[in-house]
Amino acid sequence: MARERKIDMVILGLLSHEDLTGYDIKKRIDGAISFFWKGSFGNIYPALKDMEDQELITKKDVSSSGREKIAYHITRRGKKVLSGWLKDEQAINELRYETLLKLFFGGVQDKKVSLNNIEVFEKQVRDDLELLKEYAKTLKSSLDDEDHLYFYLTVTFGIDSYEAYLKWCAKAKKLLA
Amino acid sequence: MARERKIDMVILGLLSHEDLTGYDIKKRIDGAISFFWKGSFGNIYPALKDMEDQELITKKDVSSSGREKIAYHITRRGKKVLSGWLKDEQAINELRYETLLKLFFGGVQDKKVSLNNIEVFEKQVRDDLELLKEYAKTLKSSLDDEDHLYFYLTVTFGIDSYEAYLKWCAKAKKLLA
DNA sequence: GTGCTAATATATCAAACAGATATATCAAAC
DNA sequence: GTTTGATATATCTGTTTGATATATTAGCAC
Repeated sequence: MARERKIDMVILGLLSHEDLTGYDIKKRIDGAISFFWKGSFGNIYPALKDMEDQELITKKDVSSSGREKIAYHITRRGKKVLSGWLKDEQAINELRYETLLKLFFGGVQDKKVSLNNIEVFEKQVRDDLELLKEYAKTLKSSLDDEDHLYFYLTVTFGIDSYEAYLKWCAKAKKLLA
Repeated sequence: MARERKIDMVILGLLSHEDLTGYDIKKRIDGAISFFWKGSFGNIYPALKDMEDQELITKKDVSSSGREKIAYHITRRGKKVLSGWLKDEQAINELRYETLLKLFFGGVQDKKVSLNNIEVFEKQVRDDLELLKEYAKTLKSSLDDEDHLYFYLTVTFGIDSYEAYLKWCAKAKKLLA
């Protein structure tokens, strides 16, 4: 019935390290996590409210002067929920690649269109790969820090798959030409 | 503002080959396309209605006896919309991997939990890879058929990335052990 | 031929999510 | 001083998912 709201776990995971505001949470997600998971204000703020009601997190007014600012802190109950989710083997892994969708229907058009679509994709992948490699370089020097290790693992996942994408691009272009 | 509804393009793409009912469309998506794009009755049926209003498709009652059955046919206008989308370089490619999310927050738990999550992922990838390879084998013998060629390209994308996933799994397990 | 099950076929609903927008404050550049 | 960009909260519309509801039909067992 009610599907498990995954953004809750992202928020709990982030709060297990430090207290954060909704805005902070959005920034964290946009940074390291966005490669494999996204978040928006439209689901972060409602989730914070709900989870406070469920006592998974507590709020703390940290406004300075006129600016409203609410930081959230994870509770023992929240930690238990996070831990339960981590231990649950079930995981939904989904790809949603519009480029592949366009390629699948490529027969409708001239081959040039598909070739172009692949080239645009290739460029995007190349740029993202460079960013990921920079991340990896920084992280590799501090793998003894456990949190860095886990971050590093997700980054290498990105690097390895993006490199596979690039090889595929070359093959695909050849097959289409 | 109003984001482009992608399911429309999936439907138009499928209808550009043959007339189909909503149910047929769902089956087609669940089959070859679901690896990189999903669809549900909850968006297929409303999309069919909307697109009929916009005259991108026309409906045809093909009921036999008591069972209601409505097949849809793409119009010239529909073909133009499909073609415009294919030519548009913009494409949103998103990964949404809960396994990576769990791994990212792995530091909260014992390493065993993360190792197990990777192993579960590995098994799933291995199974899916086998399926994709079977697809590829069948398709490879008929690449002169243009539609098969495009299908084959998307399948090899899956194979290449899944093989990269498996290599990463081995490395990741070693790093965690 | 009767009953069971799975597949076919339509459709709607609630919840989750994305992306845009609204509002307002603050810091820093110019 | 004012403009710009970052900070911070929050809501809204539209899209999508997953579950559910309803009913028919085909195949198979008994």
